[in-house]
Amino acid sequence: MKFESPTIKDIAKALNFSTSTVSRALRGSYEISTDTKKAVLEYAEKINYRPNPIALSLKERRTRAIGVVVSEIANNFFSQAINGIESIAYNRGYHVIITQSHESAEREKVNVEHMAARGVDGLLVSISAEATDISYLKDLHEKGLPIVFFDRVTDEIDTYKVVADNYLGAFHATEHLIYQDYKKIAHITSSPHLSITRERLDGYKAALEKHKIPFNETLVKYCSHGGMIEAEIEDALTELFKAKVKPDAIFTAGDRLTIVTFGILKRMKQKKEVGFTGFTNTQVGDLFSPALTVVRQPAFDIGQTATELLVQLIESKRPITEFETRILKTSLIIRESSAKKVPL
Amino acid sequence: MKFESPTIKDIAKALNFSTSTVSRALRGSYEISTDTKKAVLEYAEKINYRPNPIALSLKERRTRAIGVVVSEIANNFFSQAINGIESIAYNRGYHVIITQSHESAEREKVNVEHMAARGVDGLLVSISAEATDISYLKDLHEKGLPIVFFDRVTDEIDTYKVVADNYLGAFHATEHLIYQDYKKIAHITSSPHLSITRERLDGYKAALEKHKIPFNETLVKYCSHGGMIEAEIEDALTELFKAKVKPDAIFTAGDRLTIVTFGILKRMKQKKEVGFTGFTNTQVGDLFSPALTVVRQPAFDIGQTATELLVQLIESKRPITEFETRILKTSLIIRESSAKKVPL
DNA sequence: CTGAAAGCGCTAACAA
DNA sequence: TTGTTAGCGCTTTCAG
Repeated sequence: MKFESPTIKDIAKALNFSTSTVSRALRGSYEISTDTKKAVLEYAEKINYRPNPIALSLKERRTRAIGVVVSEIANNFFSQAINGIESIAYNRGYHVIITQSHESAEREKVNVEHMAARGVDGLLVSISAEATDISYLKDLHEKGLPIVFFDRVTDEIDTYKVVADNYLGAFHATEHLIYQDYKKIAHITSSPHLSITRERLDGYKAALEKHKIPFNETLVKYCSHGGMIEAEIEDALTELFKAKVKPDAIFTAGDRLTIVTFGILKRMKQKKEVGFTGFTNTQVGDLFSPALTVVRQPAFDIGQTATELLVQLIESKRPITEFETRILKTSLIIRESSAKKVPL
Repeated sequence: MKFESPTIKDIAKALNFSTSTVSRALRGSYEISTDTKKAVLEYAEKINYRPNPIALSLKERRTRAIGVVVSEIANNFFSQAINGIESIAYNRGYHVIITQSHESAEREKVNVEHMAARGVDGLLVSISAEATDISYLKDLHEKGLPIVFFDRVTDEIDTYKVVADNYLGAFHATEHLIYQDYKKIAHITSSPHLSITRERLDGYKAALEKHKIPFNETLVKYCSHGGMIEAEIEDALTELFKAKVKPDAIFTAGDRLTIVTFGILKRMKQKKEVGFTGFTNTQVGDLFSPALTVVRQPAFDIGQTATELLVQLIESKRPITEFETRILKTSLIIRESSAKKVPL
């Protein structure tokens, strides 16, 4: 089944002009007579002519498309970030191609390379939990493909980055738990490769230190699949509660991680006893039981900012060499799940 | 900033062949000598040659891309459906372009036409709540663009459709509420234009009828923006509870609708008194308070099935004229929110 | 077995 | 003001 659209040629033939005249008329070139323009425009309208963007891309070496790689869209943070991305891209005349890595390094690579080959003008990337080797990204970047990282960033590539203030977000969340009289705060986090993991861990440690609580390595659990594998989290929790130093509170470091951990805790009937807070952008934290204390990232803003920077990169005439990392504030929304510890 | 990839020409020049020889060698044509092939392949590998898909599309009039239009990805049903779509598309060699209408008819049209112009090989569409005029879709379809509808379908276009069994899903949910001794069951639903709205309403009515409960028009509230505008739902609820016949239970007809309604009810402190169930694919219904009784759609399956049918349509040599509508079963997951009515 | 040339839809330098 | 032509990267007749 083919599906044909009218071309410039059709217009030219019908009106007895050359294709170049039609082309120019269509784009309102000043060197075309008003009559011709009018005739062409009218006829084009009549047959519902649409320029073929593929041909345009081939010619102009640009597609006006930007590619996005996230771990998954069924994640409150990313779906909100994507809305931010779209909102900017849309009125800058770009369209957005979304792909999911599902936290798989291989899938991420395939997606990126597909989009690069397909000729996106630039890439918005949030690195997957399992990715360790990002040399393929580095190659593309060195070849001149504009890339902006958001949320999960890397030091290995020098470009714009947009992140939440993970350090402070984690710091405040942890300190909040401390103020609520929790002392043995476990931290469940994602793959240690990720920037967000390190930053949030650092914030957690800093809060402990400030309040003279010794850091205990066994209270930190890494889930290298970022919560995609529920058993991983279940194991982590089991270990935590089997250890001699049992946690009295839990602080989780990612959207999926938070929701899944919360669910497991509830099933384990541990819910009542432990304080709980975590990074998540869920809209329904207040509907949970107990209502969830959360660290919320400015996902929409992050998406918008990253896109603005990317478009800037794409459209800049001369290579940009000075890059900044934008850090946006998180907010701590305090609800029931982190309520003051009840003395035993 | 441009970002250049090696072309066939580069290979030809380096190896002193014509571009056609290189092209043939690359695709392993039988009429090329083994030596030549080997040389070309090796060199291509060495410089990391990738065929330019844009040029290919221009030539072959196909892109191996399928376009998706949903109202929003931050919706459990759609993000799960998209995962189903991707899973099939991916291993059939298609890539997936996702766009969101945000329930806006205009945005939907822009997206569809952009993708059509951009040359997707086919479209997977779930109609937006605000769409009334879909003649532009009809046009494209008549011109030969393969389209499969899923979830929110239309009678106006004859093609494959994949939906959940909305009628039975609504029927069972309503009947369940009736069995729990609720008698005045309100129905909060989306735009009356949508197929899912009609089907679910019919199921609701049928259950009432079966149990000899008179249908009361004032208990049905239409939110034509499908829950995108919270005030709309808030107004609906206020009206319901101000009326002389107050509902003792509520049945909601869509993912977003369900979550938002539940949240508002909770804020209104009406939660305790009314039975509640609704269509939603949330994964965390059991974490809510009260835990949510839900009608769950086989979103992943719907996505997969729709994609299989679309690929079939795209790849079929001769036009297909016999279309079916696949109807997949929903499941009712019973939890606390619909617990038996406490007698006053 | 290999090359020259045309063409997919469009733009732009060059001619007229 | 308009037409001719070449070319973007690739495939594919048609000729050797």
